[in-house]
Amino acid sequence: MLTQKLYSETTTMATSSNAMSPMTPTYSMNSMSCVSMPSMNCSPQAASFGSSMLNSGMPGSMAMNGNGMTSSSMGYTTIGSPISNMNAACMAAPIGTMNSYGTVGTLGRGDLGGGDTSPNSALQRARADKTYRRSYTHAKPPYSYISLITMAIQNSPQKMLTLSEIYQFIMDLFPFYRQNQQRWQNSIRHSLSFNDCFVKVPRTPDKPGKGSFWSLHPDSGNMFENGCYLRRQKRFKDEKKEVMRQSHKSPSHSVDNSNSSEKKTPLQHGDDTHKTHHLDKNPENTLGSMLSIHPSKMDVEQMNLLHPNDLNMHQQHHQQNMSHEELTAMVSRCHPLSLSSDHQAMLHHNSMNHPLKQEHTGYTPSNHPFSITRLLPNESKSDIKMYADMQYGYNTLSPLPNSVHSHTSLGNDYYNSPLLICVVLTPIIHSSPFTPCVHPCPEPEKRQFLHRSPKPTVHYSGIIYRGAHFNFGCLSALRWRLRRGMWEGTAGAVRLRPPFRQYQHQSVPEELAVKVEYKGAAPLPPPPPSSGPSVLQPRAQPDFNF
DNA sequence: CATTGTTTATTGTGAC
DNA sequence: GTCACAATAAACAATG
Repeated sequence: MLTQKLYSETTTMATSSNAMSPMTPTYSMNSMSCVSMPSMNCSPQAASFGSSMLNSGMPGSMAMNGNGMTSSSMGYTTIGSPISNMNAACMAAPIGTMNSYGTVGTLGRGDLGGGDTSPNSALQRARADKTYRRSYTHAKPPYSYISLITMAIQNSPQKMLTLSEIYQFIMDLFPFYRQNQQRWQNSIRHSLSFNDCFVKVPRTPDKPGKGSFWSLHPDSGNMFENGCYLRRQKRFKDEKKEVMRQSHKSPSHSVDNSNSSEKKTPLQHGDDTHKTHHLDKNPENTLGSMLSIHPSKMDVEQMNLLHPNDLNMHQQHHQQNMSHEELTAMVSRCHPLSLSSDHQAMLHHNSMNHPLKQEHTGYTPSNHPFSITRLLPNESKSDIKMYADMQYGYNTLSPLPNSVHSHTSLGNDYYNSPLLICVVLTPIIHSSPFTPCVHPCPEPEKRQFLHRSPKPTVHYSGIIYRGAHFNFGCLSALRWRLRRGMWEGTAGAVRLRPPFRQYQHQSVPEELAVKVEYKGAAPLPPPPPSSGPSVLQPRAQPDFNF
């Protein structure tokens, strides 16, 4: 729900879209902007993501973070990095759209301290500006910080990154995080320290520098159910650390209370979950200490838990300064994405009794719509670009040949393969007399009606898998978009499934989720401009102000 | 001194 | 309502 709200938008067309022909290959979401609806904006970051982005010289400077570190020097893969797409993206983004959003009141809890942030006042200010909208650039990714960190680490060749590299990865992949860095980077640091799933790997003398490497706990590989990185199914807790916490919290208590079923008050919970790093002040808070003991004190079982073949290596690291490469190789082997067969068997065995045991629900870690693997390289490099493209709105889901998109490695398979679009609609009630309708209906009369509706209306927010995020006031808007070549093929390529077909031209009951299936053959590029308006050929876009 | 890392506290949200 | 998870802020220490 939150995600849907954050990614909600309307199809209001920005003025600048007139200058950018919808018929051009770059046309799609860049000419659409989001209306920040009071009931939808849940992110304080999102609200402050306005003009500073455009004014900060982003295209020339964004590839370097505060540490002066470029992604090219980073440990993670930067194939198809969104950075390379940023210039055109920022240029293509409607400036009025982006600037305007910064004037809209913040509704998140983080910024409640100053100003009138009530929805009404935000709406009033926005109306005063006549630019009450936002672009995808402002959208906060649906992933938690833990997910983002996990993405970064898993995407690194050696399955571990420094803090600054994690920062850079996130900023490269998600333009949203190029703003308010102090805020979210603090959260990143907190997440790294707080969550047992992240473990520090100390630097070795041959790799001097500040800060440790951060890796994933070998047993944390199934935190995200079925590969969906939106929310963890269960917090990963290092049992050994948990024991140490318990014993440290209550020295007089028996150590073995890990299965205590006593109820915790919220305060107690807070204590329990936050006073969890007494060990971390020790140098053992490293890869070795993920087992909560010094490696030299590990027993055979614990070491084998790390990796059966790494027992000697791990001891050597601490006793004989094992090389960094050896250590990282060990970490890599421990990592779920690069498990050796024996380790996989071991984890499989562990998973049988592990609290994060994965249940079969039809999704695998690689095919879930919000799977990390859809963002990261290998099978979904194109998705990285697609996400970034859509963040900046200069790409399109239309099945254009690669040549008109980019020189980067967008595979034909992506555009040619059948695409299942799943739209989950959630209602948003608007009491405004001006309905921020998402339906830029070609008929002016109807548009007028929709935008001047004096009655409270129901608005629907939608998420479309494959990374595209839309709102829909009604399904006809969806079809309208499809007819205009925003998505694959033509209107005929979209088929509304029963029983949703009846809602084709009306608002959909809120309890219904709508699935739209595209079964396309080789996609067609949008038709060239021709004389005479047509529903299949977009006309100049109106500028809808609310 | 800037960055990195730890800890505490508060608040919000969703599942149950 | 309770609980777990997450986001955020802030203070502080450690480190290069």
